[in-house]
Amino acid sequence: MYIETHDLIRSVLQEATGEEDVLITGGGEHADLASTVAFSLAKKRRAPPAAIAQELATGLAATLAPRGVTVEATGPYLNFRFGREYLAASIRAALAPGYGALGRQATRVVLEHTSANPNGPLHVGHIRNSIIGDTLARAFKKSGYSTEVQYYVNDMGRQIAIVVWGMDHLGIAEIEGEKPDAYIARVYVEANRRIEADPAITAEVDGLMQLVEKQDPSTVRKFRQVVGRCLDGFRVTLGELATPHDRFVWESDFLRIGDMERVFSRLHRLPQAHDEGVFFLDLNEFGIENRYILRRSDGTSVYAARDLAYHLWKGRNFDRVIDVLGADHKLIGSQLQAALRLIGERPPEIVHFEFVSLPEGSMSTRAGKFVPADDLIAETRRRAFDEVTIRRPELPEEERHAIAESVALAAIRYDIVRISPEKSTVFDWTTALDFERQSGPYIQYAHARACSILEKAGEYREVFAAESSYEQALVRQIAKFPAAVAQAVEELRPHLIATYARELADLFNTFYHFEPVLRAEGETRDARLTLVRAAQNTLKEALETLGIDALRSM
RNA sequence: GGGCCUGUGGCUUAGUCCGGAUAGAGCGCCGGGCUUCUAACCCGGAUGUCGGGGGUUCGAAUCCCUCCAGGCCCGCCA
Repeated sequence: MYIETHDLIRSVLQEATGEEDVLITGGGEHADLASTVAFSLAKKRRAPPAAIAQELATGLAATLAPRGVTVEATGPYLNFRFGREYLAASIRAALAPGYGALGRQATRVVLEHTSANPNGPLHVGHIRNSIIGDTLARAFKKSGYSTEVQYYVNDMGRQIAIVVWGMDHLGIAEIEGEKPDAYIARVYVEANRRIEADPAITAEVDGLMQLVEKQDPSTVRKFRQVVGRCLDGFRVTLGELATPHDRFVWESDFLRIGDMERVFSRLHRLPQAHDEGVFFLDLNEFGIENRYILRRSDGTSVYAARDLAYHLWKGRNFDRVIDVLGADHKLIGSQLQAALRLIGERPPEIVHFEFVSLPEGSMSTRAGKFVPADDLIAETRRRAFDEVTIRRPELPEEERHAIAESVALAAIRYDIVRISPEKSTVFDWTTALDFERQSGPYIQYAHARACSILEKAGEYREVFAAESSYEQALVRQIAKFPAAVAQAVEELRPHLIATYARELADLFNTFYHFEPVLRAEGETRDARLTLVRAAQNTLKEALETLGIDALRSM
């Protein structure tokens, strides 16, 4: 109801003022929505803003009253307040399964996230990518977009060649029960150490890269095998984080099927192309001074070349191409966009997020300096299990474990998604393991409380009304859920959903504290139960959009 | 050196794109609340030069300029 009412007010204001932008803002404590259009009209009409506001309020009252909206001028501000009809309709809407959905969209979306190099396990920096990307994908799906989520597998880069070299020369054995990606990391770290000690090894690594480029079958097999093993490890981690991919796209495929060569031939025709043994694009006209190198002087292609082919393929099959990339990829991202523009292709929309570092400095797979996501998950689950055991000792162990897994997932995902992507962060065990206010478990808890009430209530008659200020505040927040999802999708900012869900939980908890539901009687009891049901459904939908289990009991 | 991002109470952070009515939370601190629908909760209190300075505007955390501090990038790596 919020979106509809907002649009209604905008259009009547536009009609009444003749202004395109009618300066609608949130009303804060004063109103549900407000407009400061009187200020901008004051200049044009040479009249005091308060008088203009008063005149507009009087004129609009008759139109808005039948829709349950009251309008009032407070000084120069126009305040719109939504009445009983709005509250009732909002409660009713929030009861529907899938509440928050915005209807089918024709646009097909492909969203790439994570795409970490398969040379070691995913760490707490990588999963910021996964969680931002996955939450965005969920928001797109909720908004009605058909959305495919892809992982772009780097299976022929230098890092992989180094791992393959290590496999061939170091004889490092896999430890019993070790995750394959952790094993790969040990090989990678040791191989890098050897290279540092003996630079001659670099030539051997180069040799491997040339063989892959030439599609030498046994070398290709080695690369694929190493990458496949690492990916098996990634799939476990990504599964535990509930950040699934619909498709893993291997970059070497673009070389094998000839797409990359086709890109090269298109690029060669550009005036910005230079082939001086090394092939590169001059992107100065885009404000990029560095040469955008696509082929090395030894004839091997660079990652960027395969990436261009990949994006061309995505552009052919989807209407919107969205990439989630770390801030360290900003330059390469704009180079990619610029190159695609040069050949007349649609560049991807890129969502960048800033770095996650450790208190002792930035993470590095090569140096073996990182907190693996698997460690974070294991430790958070341990802590969650202890919590559950303290609170619900009567539950069977298996059930406590199941709850702990969901709580741990909630804590991790929420802790990461709540921060705006453009903020760099320092990983902190204390806040990651906090299950209280402004956490995922806190929101799950509000949902579980609502479920508990509904379970005990038995049959009741649906009554759509909100009387007290606590009830009304809760309904007003519930009503905004579809707008929150729409805004997150519009601005590609998933943390808006995190903020929304937390505020919803806050308002539900306050309502819960002050307004008895089961002990109320008659119409009041029915109305509160209906409201609890609406809140529960909205919390559930919001949690699921965040990729968090909406537990019925915890 | 150049480019991008960030700077909001002791700590973490929303709000900044799209300027408006006393800057909103959490942690921590102080004080309250469990024979009452799950206390992973709720209520109250203290804590703010919105990095500094200039400017635009009736009005600036928000826009412009400048300076300072931190992060990231500037590879024939990804």
